[in-house]
Amino acid sequence: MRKDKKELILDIARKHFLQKGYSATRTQEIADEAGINKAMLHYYFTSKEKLYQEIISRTLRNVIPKFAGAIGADLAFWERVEKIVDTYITTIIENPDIPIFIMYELSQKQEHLIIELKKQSFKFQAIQSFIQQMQAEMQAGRIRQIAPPHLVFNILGMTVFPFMAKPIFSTIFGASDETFIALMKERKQVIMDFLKHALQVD
Amino acid sequence: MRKDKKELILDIARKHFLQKGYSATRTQEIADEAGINKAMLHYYFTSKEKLYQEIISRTLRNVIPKFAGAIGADLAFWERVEKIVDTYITTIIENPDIPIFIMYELSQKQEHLIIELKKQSFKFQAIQSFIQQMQAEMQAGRIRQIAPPHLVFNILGMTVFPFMAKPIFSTIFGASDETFIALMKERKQVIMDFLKHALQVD
DNA sequence: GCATGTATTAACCAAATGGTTTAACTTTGT
DNA sequence: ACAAAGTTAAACCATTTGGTTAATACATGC
Repeated sequence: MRKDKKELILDIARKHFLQKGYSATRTQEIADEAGINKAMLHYYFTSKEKLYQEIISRTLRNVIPKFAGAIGADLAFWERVEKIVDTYITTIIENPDIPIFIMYELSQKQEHLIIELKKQSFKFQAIQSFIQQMQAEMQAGRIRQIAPPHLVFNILGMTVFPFMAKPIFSTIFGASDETFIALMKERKQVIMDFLKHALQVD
Repeated sequence: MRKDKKELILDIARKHFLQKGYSATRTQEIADEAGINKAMLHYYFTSKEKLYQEIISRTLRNVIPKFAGAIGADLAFWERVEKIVDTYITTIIENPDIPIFIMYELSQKQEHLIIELKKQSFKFQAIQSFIQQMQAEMQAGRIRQIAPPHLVFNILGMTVFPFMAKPIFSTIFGASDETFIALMKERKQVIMDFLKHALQVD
């Protein structure tokens, strides 16, 4: 029972914090939706700040390994790229609020990310090895020359950006959620095609 | 004198609202930085909400015409793409907070965006005509086939995303602001090359 | 120099918000 | 059945925060 309730609160809190950020989130609303009062919130989590930290910690613990795992995957170059694109799109479809939340909150307080990266003894190695593989592919003449950071930005930009732009996209085109998700699923293939042509050696 | 003071307040308010969002912004802080007290804020702008609306309105009036102008520019295809990429990068370098602000804050209350789009009798036309030009290019066999929304996402994703990812990028790579801006300036060319190869007909 | 509109401050206020205490109620192990 | 531990609610509190008022200073045109 206790665990259920705690998890329920955390779920609701996550929704609020990710969608609205720390300041716009009201503990009272979280309590209401969880069917409890603020005293219970205090009982379980002591303070809004602590609750928030728990949410950040869990969110990053959930998401960083997936992303880092894909980037560091021990695969041939194109399989690896495909895994990255696929992992990002799949993960973000499940938690659409994550990219903006991470980038927004982290544009203000980076400590959270830094702490969590350290906790997980984060592998730069993942990115490093991906960059090395890119360079090896270029050296071998199997893909065109391009500075690695730029290629990383290109891949992630095409993959992640549409999710962040969704509100604007939907507002301007009046597209439904289903339309949007369908489009995002198409993108896996579209992006791979695009990348392969872009990196093709003439 | 009056105008100067008002403009000063607006400048400071913009900084706060764009960086921290509505809820995390304190009117007291704005007042302090402007060297006035809250009564003056009330005197000039009546309320936080009104001040916020003024900031949104000005920000969008500044930025939407630039973006829409580039997208709707009456140019040959590749010149147009180059203008888009260039305009976005230049504009965002000047106001780095804009992308996240628009996508985060405005994703919650879209009314602001919608109202401003209407005020400016926003030209879907711009995007429509760009899409038509893309289709014409494909028809003529001058660029590869790709669904227009995907190409738009690809262009804007590569262009805009890196700015939003800057905090993460800097945290992970420990890059300085200058390094980052230099990288972004390089990107104009990199993105154009990338696009040209990606859309090249075999 | 004075009347009139403008600018500014100090003090104050009400609502919102996060947090806490106390006492009662429920569950659980023995 | 009962003590101990865990859970819950009602009432309460302190602080923060946006907003307001009323009196005063300042500038400006006549």
